[in-house]
Amino acid sequence: MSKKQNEEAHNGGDTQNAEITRGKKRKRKGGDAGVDLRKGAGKVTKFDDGGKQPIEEVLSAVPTTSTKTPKPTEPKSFSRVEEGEAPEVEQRLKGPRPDQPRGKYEKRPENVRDDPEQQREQPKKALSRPRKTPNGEQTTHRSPYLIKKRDELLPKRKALPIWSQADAIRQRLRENNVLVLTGETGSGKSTQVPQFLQSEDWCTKTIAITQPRRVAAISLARRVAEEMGSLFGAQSPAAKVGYSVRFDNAAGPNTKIKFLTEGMLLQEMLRDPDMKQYSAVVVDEVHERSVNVDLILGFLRNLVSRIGRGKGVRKHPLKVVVMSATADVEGLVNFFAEGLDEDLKAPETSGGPTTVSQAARDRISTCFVEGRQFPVKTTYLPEPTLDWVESALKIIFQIHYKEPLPGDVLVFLTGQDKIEALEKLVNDYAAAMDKDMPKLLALPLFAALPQQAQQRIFQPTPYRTRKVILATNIAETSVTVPGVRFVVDCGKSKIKQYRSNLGLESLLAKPISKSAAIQRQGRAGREAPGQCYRLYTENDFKTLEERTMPEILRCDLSQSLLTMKARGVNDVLHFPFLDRPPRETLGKALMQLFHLGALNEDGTVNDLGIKMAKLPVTPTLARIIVEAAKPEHDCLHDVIDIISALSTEDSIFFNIATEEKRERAEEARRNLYRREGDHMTFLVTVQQYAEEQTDRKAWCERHFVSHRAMQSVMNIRKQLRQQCTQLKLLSSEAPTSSSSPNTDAILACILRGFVSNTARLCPDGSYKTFFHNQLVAVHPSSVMHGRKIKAEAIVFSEFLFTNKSYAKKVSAVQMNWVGDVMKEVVPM
DNA sequence: GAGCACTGC
Repeated sequence: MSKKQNEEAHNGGDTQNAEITRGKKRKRKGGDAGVDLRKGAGKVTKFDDGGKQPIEEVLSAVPTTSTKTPKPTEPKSFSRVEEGEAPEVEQRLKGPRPDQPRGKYEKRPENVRDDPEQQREQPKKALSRPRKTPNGEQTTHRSPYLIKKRDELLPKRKALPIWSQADAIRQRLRENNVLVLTGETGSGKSTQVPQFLQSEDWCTKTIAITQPRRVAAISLARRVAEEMGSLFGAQSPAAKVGYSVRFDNAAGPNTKIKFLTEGMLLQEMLRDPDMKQYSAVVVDEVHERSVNVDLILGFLRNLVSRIGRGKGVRKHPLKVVVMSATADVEGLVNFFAEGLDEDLKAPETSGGPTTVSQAARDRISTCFVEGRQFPVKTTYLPEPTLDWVESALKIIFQIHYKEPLPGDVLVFLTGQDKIEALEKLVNDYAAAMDKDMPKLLALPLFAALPQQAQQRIFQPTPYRTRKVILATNIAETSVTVPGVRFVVDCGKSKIKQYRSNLGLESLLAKPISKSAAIQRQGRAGREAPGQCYRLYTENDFKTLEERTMPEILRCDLSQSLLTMKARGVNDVLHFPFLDRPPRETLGKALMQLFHLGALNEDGTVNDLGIKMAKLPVTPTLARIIVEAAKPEHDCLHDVIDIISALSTEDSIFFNIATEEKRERAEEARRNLYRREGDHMTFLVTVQQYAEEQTDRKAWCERHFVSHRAMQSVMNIRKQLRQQCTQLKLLSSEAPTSSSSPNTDAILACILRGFVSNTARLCPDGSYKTFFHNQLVAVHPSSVMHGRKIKAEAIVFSEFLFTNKSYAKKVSAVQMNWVGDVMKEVVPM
């Protein structure tokens, strides 16, 4: 079996590529879309549960009667433009109240990931009105506008399911220090719980509330400020509500409620391990189980149990609220109760068999709040399909022909390739539809899509049109698509898996979990009763894993372990993990940190490691930064430029679709490319971009460079310069002279971080890694790809497995340099 | 000459 086939078998017969090609051919050959679709329509008819019209009939002769309900659809989006709430808040509340239509803000595309520039602007806009008080005073939360807004919002708050539980929640937190709150979608927990708590006697300081995503943190802060009739952000010292996300800290001295991203709270924990500035920490969206949330929960468990033992320095004990949408209450209660139990045990017995005492369990409060969600009818495929792109296509048209407007369709697919394939098919077949039919508008949605294209899903639907949103996982949690009544779920998603034995990550399409399937299904019932079509059988559903494997079990842990070590958790093997990662993964991460020089012989963290932990990059990149600051290299400014380019998520040199354009791009980029490799190419690109003072956007267009990526690079560069100055690695934030870069020094530093990512040239022209003797190919996106004269050795900063092992972001190095670094790392 | 889901400091 070839590697490729092996992968496919692994993915559960994922043969879409072949199928798509076939579809394209058919289209070319036949020309008549309707005819083609009928050929393979057998499967879909079985979807019909009530003797409804099979798709082939629908498509071959569309009687106008089959479109019975489509009354001239008033463009629904206009009809709802009256009242409402900020979309991001809706997004958090997960599910509109039946009595409240979605509002005008809903059309604003803010719940798609914003770029940092935009995010900085938003709070200012929100503040501009109250600031303009007649007497021009530096306004306060007493502004009439704010008060009016607050009073307007109060009835809506009272209508939330969680409102009636306010007293119960307060009471339980008076009794105990930990509360596990399960709130279904639409319960209002994220906005209300901090407000319920802020007037409590024990609440003398700030309440922190964490969110997995930046947009959520900012928009929730804005919403809660409105509800409280307060300003928000750092602009006014009077603001009671603030937020803190990367690149944007907007918390003032009087901030009572502070929304922050999980990563930000972890960074704060490094500086203030006892969390002295907080009276309570609310951890929201725990069910998403990000690595960061698992770390936070572990730290908090240690903190509450230590304080429970009476060793805390606080006047009031820290209160912890853990909020989750799904009901793994038992697990969370046991987790915290176990911590209280361990306080009573001798240290050596901790981590032993986990029988949790009832006394400890009684000290953890629980609370359940129902949500608001419309019923969703679920239909399964009667038998499995190998080609769910085609199945999805049929279902889309079946819905379109059978179901009245309004009601958009949301299709969950695995990735960009499938989305684009299906988009084309939908457009092709839609073009062949009867003219009397309402139109279909296919809209792709994935993170790599440019902002503007993403925002199209929020634009009003044109007259007599049904939107079909073709989305990745992004629509499962991060983006709420309005207007959806039908969900089509392919049952798969791409999952990142870390292979600790090889030290590389791979991305494979795998079956989703039951909880993810339910989450997807729920997307159909947010505005009205909906329907969900699963492109797999009911039996398949039963065999799915109960829940998605937490990220901490599938990723490289070196960064997490460094954070733990830097926060004083030395014995990471006995850290209270909600799910304990495999021992090999932990061991591998410890070895890596040791090789990077962040740990002492005995495994304790050293000064270097503490510095590395405070830098917002992976330990490897942090090590390179620290190395570059050494006087013998003295190239930190240049290295920061390169690291900024390496750590931005979207690629600077984007891919170009057409052959002809590609040639022009290569030509335009030629003066940026460096023969030393990709890292020096990044350096030149960043520096030339930074030097461009007049029109950076035009510069990017001229050089076929992504402007969005470069803006992000500049943000990271600025932050790294600041932090390196604070850590005394850098004497001034701006480089003093602009001498030409010292390539050898820079590559030596990169080598120090990426020792294990090195390969030597073999006689047959291939590369094999020094450590594992594994064959790697230079990725075609590298400037080093296809060189006639090959370097004797390479270092690469990405190692990717798809159908073979690829080295991405590659630089040429000399054999003896690698030897020198290896001697330092693994002394013989 | 390949192809990358989604977050976050």
